[in-house]
Amino acid sequence: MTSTAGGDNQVSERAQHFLKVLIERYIRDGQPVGSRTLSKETGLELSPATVRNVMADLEEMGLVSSPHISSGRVPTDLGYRLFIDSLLTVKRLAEQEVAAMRRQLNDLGDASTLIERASQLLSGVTRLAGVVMMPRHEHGAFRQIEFLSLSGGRVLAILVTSEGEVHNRVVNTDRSYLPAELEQAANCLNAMFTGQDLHAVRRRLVADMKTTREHMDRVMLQAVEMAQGVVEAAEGTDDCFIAGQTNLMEFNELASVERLKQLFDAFTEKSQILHLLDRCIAAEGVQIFVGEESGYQLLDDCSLVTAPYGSDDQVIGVLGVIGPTRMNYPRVIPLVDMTARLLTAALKQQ
Amino acid sequence: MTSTAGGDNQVSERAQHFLKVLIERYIRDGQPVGSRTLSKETGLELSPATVRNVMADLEEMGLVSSPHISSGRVPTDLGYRLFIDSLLTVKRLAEQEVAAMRRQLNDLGDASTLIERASQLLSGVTRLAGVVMMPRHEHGAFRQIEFLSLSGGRVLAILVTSEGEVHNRVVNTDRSYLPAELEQAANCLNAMFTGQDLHAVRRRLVADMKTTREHMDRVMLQAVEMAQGVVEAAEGTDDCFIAGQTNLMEFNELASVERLKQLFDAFTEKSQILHLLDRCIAAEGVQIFVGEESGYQLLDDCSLVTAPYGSDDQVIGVLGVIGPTRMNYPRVIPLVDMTARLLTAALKQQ
DNA sequence: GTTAGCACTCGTATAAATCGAGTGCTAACC
DNA sequence: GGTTAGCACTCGATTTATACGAGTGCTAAC
Repeated sequence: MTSTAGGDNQVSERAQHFLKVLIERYIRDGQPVGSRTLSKETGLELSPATVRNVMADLEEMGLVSSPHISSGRVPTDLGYRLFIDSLLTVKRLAEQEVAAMRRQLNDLGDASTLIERASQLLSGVTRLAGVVMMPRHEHGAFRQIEFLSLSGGRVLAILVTSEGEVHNRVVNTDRSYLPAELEQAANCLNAMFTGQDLHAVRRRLVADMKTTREHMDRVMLQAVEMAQGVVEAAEGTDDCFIAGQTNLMEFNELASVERLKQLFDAFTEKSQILHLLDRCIAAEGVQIFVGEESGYQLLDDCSLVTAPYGSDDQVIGVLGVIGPTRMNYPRVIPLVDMTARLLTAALKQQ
Repeated sequence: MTSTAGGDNQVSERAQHFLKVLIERYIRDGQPVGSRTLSKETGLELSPATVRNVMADLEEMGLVSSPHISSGRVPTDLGYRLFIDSLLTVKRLAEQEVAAMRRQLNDLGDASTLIERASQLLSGVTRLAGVVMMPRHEHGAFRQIEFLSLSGGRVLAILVTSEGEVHNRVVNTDRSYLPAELEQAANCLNAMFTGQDLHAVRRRLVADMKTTREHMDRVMLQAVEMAQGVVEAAEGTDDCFIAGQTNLMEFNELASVERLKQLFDAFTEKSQILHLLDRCIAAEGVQIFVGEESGYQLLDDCSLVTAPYGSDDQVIGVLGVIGPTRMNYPRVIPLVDMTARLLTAALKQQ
């Protein structure tokens, strides 16, 4: 397992060190790194010519490439991958930095504002685009439902979950109902469902609709229908907050207007981003997609660094940042990780 | 009032016609318009040389300018202003077009989704950025308030307005309250305020806090405080929806990345946009700011076309589009106008 | 294994030349 | 008087030529 230089498929210790220095340098100033520069930077006393030999090896293995034949080397996706998996030394965050971050997530009662703030926090500290997925499923349990009749036979259904989230939906009904009728229906539903998981509630509601249709009275039937609507709304909040999109405009590797338009369109559309985040929900800790690894052409020259967050030992969502492949991983990774921890803590103390 | 050519300060009929044709042409293809082109376009049988004379007059009056000494003419802000005020012929919208628009605003119970859709509609039909201000003040009247105790002494306050809007806020309290206490307090507040204007309610709450502090029991005091919180939240929803921002990336007059960043930052910040919209709320119908007229440096090369919308004869908000000064006014103006009418109608039938 | 030397590549920067759309002006025309 | 043809001129955009330099690969010597 030790190594002299020139192993065929194995990357020698020295070559790895060179790759590390190269990437760190490239991350710093975005220019292709030449042999002269690198020979000064490694610490080892080696001439540019030697460095060139090593670089040629690295290139052969697909870890670096040169934009043109006579230009320095640039890391490839694969190079970044090796760097991230085994070369990179994450810097611990300064105590006061963590404190500053914690302060930004403090005292924000509502879960959804908390999540919004988290995405702003992410984009602020990393200078990239921050994204936080809304808690997936598990919106907690049914707590209370209420109906208020509006004009024109429409009814406002309000659902409160055990997490303190409030969902509402306006439902068109075929006739208008008396407040007393609605109140009674609500009481009935509350008695049946309070404390139960939203998922279960929805299943039950759907089942009720089918099986006991003929036994229910008009009002109750309508009530079940309305409840179904608002529960679906509560569960289906498949959404995410994205902040700091404009940070991406600062990077000249993304500076073409067409490129930016693609990205921004994806940000407003959100569904692709959500899919991608969804794939990270199972990961243990920080997960990284470099460049084309994501499989989305859209993010070809971007990387995604994510971490799951939860509330009680249970993962309920994913957050992360999107930026150019050339991002400061050693700094971004602990920042994303810490944000996930802080958000988890903040949600727990609710 | 009739005119031969060359009036000193007065713009001759013919010059106005030329200006009109020039602007229409410029709007179409974005290139400075030369004398040769224009002489073919006017319909009149005039040589380029004659056209040049007229152009010189227009330039003297500040209605057009040439980017370089040997390039065609481009309208100035002032030129656009004259065009808009007295030259432009708005095209009536096709019946089916209106129908298609109406369809997009149909059947969307909730007021705030309706408004979101309106901004999407605007951006879709104009291919510019659409913006709709949330209804200003006048969120309707107090309808019902409710308190639910959460863990850790926090209370969830829910307010429903007569418009069917639901606002909620989590409030930290000093001790935990029994459901019965909270219910009683809510009943009390409901009895006092139901049907009253939110403004009045807030004033009353603030007054109560001050004057009768010592006569109120603990629970009631806390309830008033919480109510105040949620009413403020309801009134203070000073927000707007912006859609189709990425449309602006299509215009090469805005295509520099720095320029776009400024704009997009303003869109996420929103406060400047809101101020600007706010100034249009008093206007009768469609209002237009061309270029620097807005007074916001940010929008120097952009125009803003707005129209107020209302619910019952009463203006409650403003909507509009933002795009480059070179936008298709004859088409955009009726589109904005129509969207305002449709939104007004859709809100009324709620 | 390391290194100096050298020919070679190729993007970038600079300068010169060319092109052409469009101008202003003048003098002739109706 | 307004209108027009003619002409010299301007100036951005495009092309071409040239030079520069950072960096490479390769070879031969250490």
